[in-house]
Amino acid sequence: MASLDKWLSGDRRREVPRMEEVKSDSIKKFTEIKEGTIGILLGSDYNPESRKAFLKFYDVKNHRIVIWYDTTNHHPYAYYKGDIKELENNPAILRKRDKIIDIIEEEKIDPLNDEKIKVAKIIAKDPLVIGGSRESLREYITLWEADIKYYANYIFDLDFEVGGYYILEGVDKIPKRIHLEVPPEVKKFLDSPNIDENMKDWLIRLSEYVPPLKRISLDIEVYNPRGIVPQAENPEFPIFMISLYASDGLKKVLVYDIRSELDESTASKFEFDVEVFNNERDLIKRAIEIIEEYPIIITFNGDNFDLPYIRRRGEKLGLIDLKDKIRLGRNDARVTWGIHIDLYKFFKNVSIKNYAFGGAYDVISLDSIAQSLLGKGKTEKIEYFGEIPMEEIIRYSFRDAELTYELTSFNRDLVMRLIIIIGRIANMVIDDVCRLSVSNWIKNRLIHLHRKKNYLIPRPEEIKGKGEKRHFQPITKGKKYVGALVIEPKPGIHFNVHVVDFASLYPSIMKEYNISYETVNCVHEECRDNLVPDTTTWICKKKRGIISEFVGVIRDIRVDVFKKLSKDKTLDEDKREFYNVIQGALKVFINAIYGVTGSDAFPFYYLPAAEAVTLYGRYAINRAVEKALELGLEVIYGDTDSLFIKNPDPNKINELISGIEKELHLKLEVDKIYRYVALSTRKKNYFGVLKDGSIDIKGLVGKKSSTPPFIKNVFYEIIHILKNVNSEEEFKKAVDNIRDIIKDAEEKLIKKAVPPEELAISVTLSKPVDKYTKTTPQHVKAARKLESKLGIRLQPGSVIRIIKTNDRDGVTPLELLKSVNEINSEKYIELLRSTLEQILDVLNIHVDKIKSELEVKRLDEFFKFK
DNA sequence: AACTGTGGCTTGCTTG
DNA sequence: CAAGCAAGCCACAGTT
Repeated sequence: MASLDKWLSGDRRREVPRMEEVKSDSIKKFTEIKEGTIGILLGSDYNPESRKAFLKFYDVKNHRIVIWYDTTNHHPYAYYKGDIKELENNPAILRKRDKIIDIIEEEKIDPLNDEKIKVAKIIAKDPLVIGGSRESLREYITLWEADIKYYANYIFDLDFEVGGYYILEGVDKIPKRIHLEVPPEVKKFLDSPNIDENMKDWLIRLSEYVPPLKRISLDIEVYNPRGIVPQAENPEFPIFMISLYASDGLKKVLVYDIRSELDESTASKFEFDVEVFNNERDLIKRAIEIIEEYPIIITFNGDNFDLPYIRRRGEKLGLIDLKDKIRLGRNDARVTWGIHIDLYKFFKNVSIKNYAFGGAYDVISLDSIAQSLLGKGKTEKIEYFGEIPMEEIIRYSFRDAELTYELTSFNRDLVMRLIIIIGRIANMVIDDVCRLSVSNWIKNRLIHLHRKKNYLIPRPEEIKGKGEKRHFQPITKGKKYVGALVIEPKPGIHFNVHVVDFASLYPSIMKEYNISYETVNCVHEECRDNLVPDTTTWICKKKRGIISEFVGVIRDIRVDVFKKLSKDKTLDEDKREFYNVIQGALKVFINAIYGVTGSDAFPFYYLPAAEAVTLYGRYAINRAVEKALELGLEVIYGDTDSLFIKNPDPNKINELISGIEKELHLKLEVDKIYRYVALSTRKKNYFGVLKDGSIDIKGLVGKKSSTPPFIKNVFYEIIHILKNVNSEEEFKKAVDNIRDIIKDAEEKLIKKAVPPEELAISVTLSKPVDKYTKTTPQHVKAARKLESKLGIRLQPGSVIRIIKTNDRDGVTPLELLKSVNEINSEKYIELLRSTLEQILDVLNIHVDKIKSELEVKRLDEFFKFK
């Protein structure tokens, strides 16, 4: 009990053996610094024993991590706004007196009131004094900047740049930032007159060469009984295989021959090395020995499985120094000698998935991601190792390590470069870049910007305290403020449609109209007349907003420099690809900044600022419509930042673009031209054929991920037919064709000739099953069936496949469907029809409800504009 | 007591 | 982030 009490009391660090006691050779090895070492800053952490922050540099010559410990006597701290004397007598402070180094007065700028203020700075011996435990000061006193990770703070205060080059001149000298020669194509921009100092800094920082990074991927296999998934929290079953694949050509599978199946000839049978062990301990020991030679460790789900499993099994088997090598956090595993990149976390990141990779993969699994990005997947999935020959498992396991590595190496190390570039933009250590979301990346850079301006970072409630008055009721119930404007579509088929849109509208608004939490409803009287249209919200005229400035500069360097460089044909492909990564990474930030400022979880959230952005957006699109009408252009649709203009005079379009640019300082551009667009009465629902014959489908049910494959296929078949229609003749033929397809599909449904998987509706279970209290949607009904009948408990986020049935629930999970006779064919015919109606309606093709006959009305309408 | 029709509401998915 | 769609749930009212 005593030890438990101690644990609960909060000072958990004391439980950990002193680092000096366990300090292995591996750590000493990395803290020796050869004079003149050139390293890239990749990581940072805090050592509770020496009470120092340290930095991890990637030694570009020797390809290893070099660790440099702080020599500047920097300490953790936080700020207090009240009276310093009062603070000194605060009981919480008195209690921690022996752990507080000093309390000093400092001058900071309060960005909300735009004035200099005096604050008390509490300097502590270790970060836990400030925050992170039940006893920490921030639990008792309202402090400022008390929730920034200490090692991040360290980087900000000493102005270190993650991903930047440094020269290390010994343990007692502060690493010095050095710059590689700026490549001529970037220099050209640096010398151009319309580039300011801020942009120059960013250009230099981002365009610096990213060298090939030495790394190794690792994948373990656990010998578990059939049907039991090994748990890292309770590693009962032995590791019997560890596969490794490295950038220097190492390809190796380490095998603990648990079934005594292998002999001397085994190793020669593979195109990679195989080392056989007769116990698990030696296997693990050898794996650690190998990976310690690599500064960067790549895994797929290593945070929650491979690394904790290795560490705990190893410890069980007496490899006690593992706890000094693999550090387990609540939800991560880090290696002390280097950087651990868990690709599962990285690819799961929604910004990476959707913006960086355009949603190319949907399931977050090694197989699915490798399939989409590398064009190759696993050989085949093995559920149970017990009956599989060892040699086959070796191949399987090796393949995993190979794929994991290749996910970092394809497209000229795209992923490694992307990670480093994001680290540079966010000024965040690589370990965190790979594990945290885009809002954290943005937050991190903004904190650093506050530091540079000597701004005291306001607490969220102070920002909120400026007032949260909104000016319009949001369209959707439960939303906090109004969003975008969608123009009522004119239903029908429209030929020769030009789509003009505002180039990154929201970021441009934030930049041009100086939107930031401190500039919207600022403190100055003289700014009160600078109103957001139709509101009483005003915007600062005197000072540049910190968020506005950030989004502005990264937008400008992306559009003006890196986008151009990525398309510059005079550069070699490797460089173009590199600049493409940079502009892509910048895009991730640009696209996310508006979103996070409108999210109340974001520390710089301010509702009127988010509302100001969308209101300017509505104003801009409305002005564009007005202007278009004045010019005699016909606007048939528009959404947020776009106008669909029918059969326009190109000169008028140019007039519109220049007029808007002049009036609003926002850039309009022609985005695409449709051969024809089919609009219905529904917003966000249309399809169109572009000039090059490619097809755009937006919002239609047939495209949704939940739609059964069978219906999807019919839908795409019909789209495909329509795509190729060019004349009235062809149209008639197409209608016949479509009629047959629908008839055929319906017959198949009635005869129950469609395989059940083809009819499965895939729905995400977004909450735990028992959290659906208001209603019980069909997929939840199915999930409950699955749980009661098969004992399978679905996790939130998992996708369940359901079949519409004739029974009382009307639905059953695919797994529980016993016979095709249970399938509710009528429902599927209904679903098929409603799906197809969305396209056929606008074409004036109507499906006869009973006979599945098609009828075409007003054919002439269709070809009116040809 | 069992059915039908309606509208408000929840849920999931997509668009920008 | 909000707007907007489809589908289904569910309470309620009004039949049958």
